[in-house]
Amino acid sequence: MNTKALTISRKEEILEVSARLFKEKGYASTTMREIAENVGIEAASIYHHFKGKDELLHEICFKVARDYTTKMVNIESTYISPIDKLTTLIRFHIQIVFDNVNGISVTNNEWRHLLEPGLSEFKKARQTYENQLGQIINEGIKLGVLKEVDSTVALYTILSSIRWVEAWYKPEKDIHPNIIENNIIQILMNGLQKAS
Amino acid sequence: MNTKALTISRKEEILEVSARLFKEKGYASTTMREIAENVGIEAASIYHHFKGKDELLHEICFKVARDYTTKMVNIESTYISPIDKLTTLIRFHIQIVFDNVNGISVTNNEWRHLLEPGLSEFKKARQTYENQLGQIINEGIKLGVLKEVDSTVALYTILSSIRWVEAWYKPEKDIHPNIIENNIIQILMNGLQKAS
DNA sequence: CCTACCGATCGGTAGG
DNA sequence: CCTACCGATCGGTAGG
Repeated sequence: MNTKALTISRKEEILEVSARLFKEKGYASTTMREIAENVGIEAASIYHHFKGKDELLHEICFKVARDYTTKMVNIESTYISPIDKLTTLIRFHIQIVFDNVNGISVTNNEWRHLLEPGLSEFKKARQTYENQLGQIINEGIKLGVLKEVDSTVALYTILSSIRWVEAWYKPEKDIHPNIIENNIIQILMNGLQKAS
Repeated sequence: MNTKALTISRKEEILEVSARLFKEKGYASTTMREIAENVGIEAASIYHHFKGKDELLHEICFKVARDYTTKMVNIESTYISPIDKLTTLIRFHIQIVFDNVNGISVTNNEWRHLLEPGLSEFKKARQTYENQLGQIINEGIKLGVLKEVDSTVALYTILSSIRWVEAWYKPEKDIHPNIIENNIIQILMNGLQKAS
């Protein structure tokens, strides 16, 4: 019987524990011994699955980066309006936070500990993503469907609002993800859209 | 001749260097030897001015916390409308970022490395600040001057947008602080205010 | 503010 | 996946 689909591999388990601990204590303050202890193995055993501590961070951050890039490529290839593109991206961006709170948190807060050449690659991917989002905003302004705001400020106001949901969202707080999503969309899009 | 007002004390110099390095590399990854080297003294000499590394972080974070608390107390004691309170606080919040980029960045990103009892004190102060800002938003909704959004989501959308200006603002980018301030105000307040 | 130094901890390796 | 271990580094101290 194939149990691969049902059980989580040790490698994935190490990654999940790492993401949780990196989020709680930060990358630099988390030790290989702590990760091992939380998995239930010895520190040396982690090195059978990963080259080193830096590879753990790399895997976490680049999984998130790939998710964003994939979604952006998909959106870019459609012919929907800038408003719909923006709304879709914001919704996706928020959903990804709920799907992978630890991974997003680590990516937001610990990416600078990535080693080269990963660090440069990560920064480049993020820059590309931000440029593309900026383009959508500029298009919206040019078409007259968005207010004539500074597109850089608009870009980072959107990104900050959604990137940092991770920092305050607590499942026990009893705000449903849908409510968060709808309200952020409402506030940002009302703030940006031109009254018609 | 009194040169105190003109020269920066060694103690302040150590704090400024610490804030810069904590921002660049993170608290845990910054060593006392690095701080000392950037000041131009030996590591052991820092201990003449500060009890330890943790005190450096404490001083940085609590200076920022005091700034916020002071401003909130001042605003609370006025009788201006919720809209004006919000606008004033947002403007202040953004200005403080430009005044003290390193300190704000360290406070945003490294506060969790504070030691007890400082950690609890810091979290309590932040919670109080957020509650008061939330109250202003609730008041605005009740008075019918703000849209009926979820006040928690509105609170953190505002806070994220302004807290993280620090993360993307670069003086060389040539966007004037005033433009950033006006645009964020425009986006957030247009998104939140009820059309009259 | 410096020289000299220490105890603890950490990432990682050898070898099985 | 474990036992045994190492070299390096770090925060901090003693004493001047």
